Amino acid sequence: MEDEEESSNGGVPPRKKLRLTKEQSRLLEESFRQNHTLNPRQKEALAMELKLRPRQVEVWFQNRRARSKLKQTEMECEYLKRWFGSLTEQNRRLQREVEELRAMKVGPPTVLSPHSCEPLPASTLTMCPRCERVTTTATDKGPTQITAAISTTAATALSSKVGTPALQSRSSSAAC
DNA sequence: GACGCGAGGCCTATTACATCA
DNA sequence: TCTGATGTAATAGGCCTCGCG
Repeated sequence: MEDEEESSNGGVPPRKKLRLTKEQSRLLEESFRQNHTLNPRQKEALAMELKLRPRQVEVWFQNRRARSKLKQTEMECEYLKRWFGSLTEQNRRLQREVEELRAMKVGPPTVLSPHSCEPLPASTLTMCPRCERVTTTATDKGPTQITAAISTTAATALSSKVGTPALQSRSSSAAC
């Protein structure tokens, strides 16, 4: 493109835009399915086969990677939205349940300590997001910490479903 | 071995053109 | 024919890695 003749508008050539043929797109897609990146030799060979410049093949792969990443992000976003909806619903149900229990004027359930076999107050109990065991260590967690714990659990669950390395690495950094 | 430098590749944001409703 | 929306090729700039002196 850059070696084409310049136009009359101040020496700046109008940017022409190539439209790939269906066959070219098909071959590029096929190649992308096999490998999301190309080494210089593969790029050269593919460009030759498609009668394109190596730079055009490179740009196509860059844009293609960006498109698939965008698609993946959109899917994750949809999943998180649905999950948020179900968590909200679950939260509503649990709050209703609490209200009902309060209305019944039933005291908190007595839980015995696994260590001393003495009763523990329910307010000191919390669920570990990783091992899903009840612990008694985090009695004074504020809302921020609790939200962080929930987010970590969410990220873990999402990454296990979607399989995103970034999310997995982020979630694995949370301490148990 | 540490450091600076340039080349090359990738990513991201953006631009600009082609096409279509 | 005009126009706005959409898709996508192409560009620009920044970051990272690698090889070399």
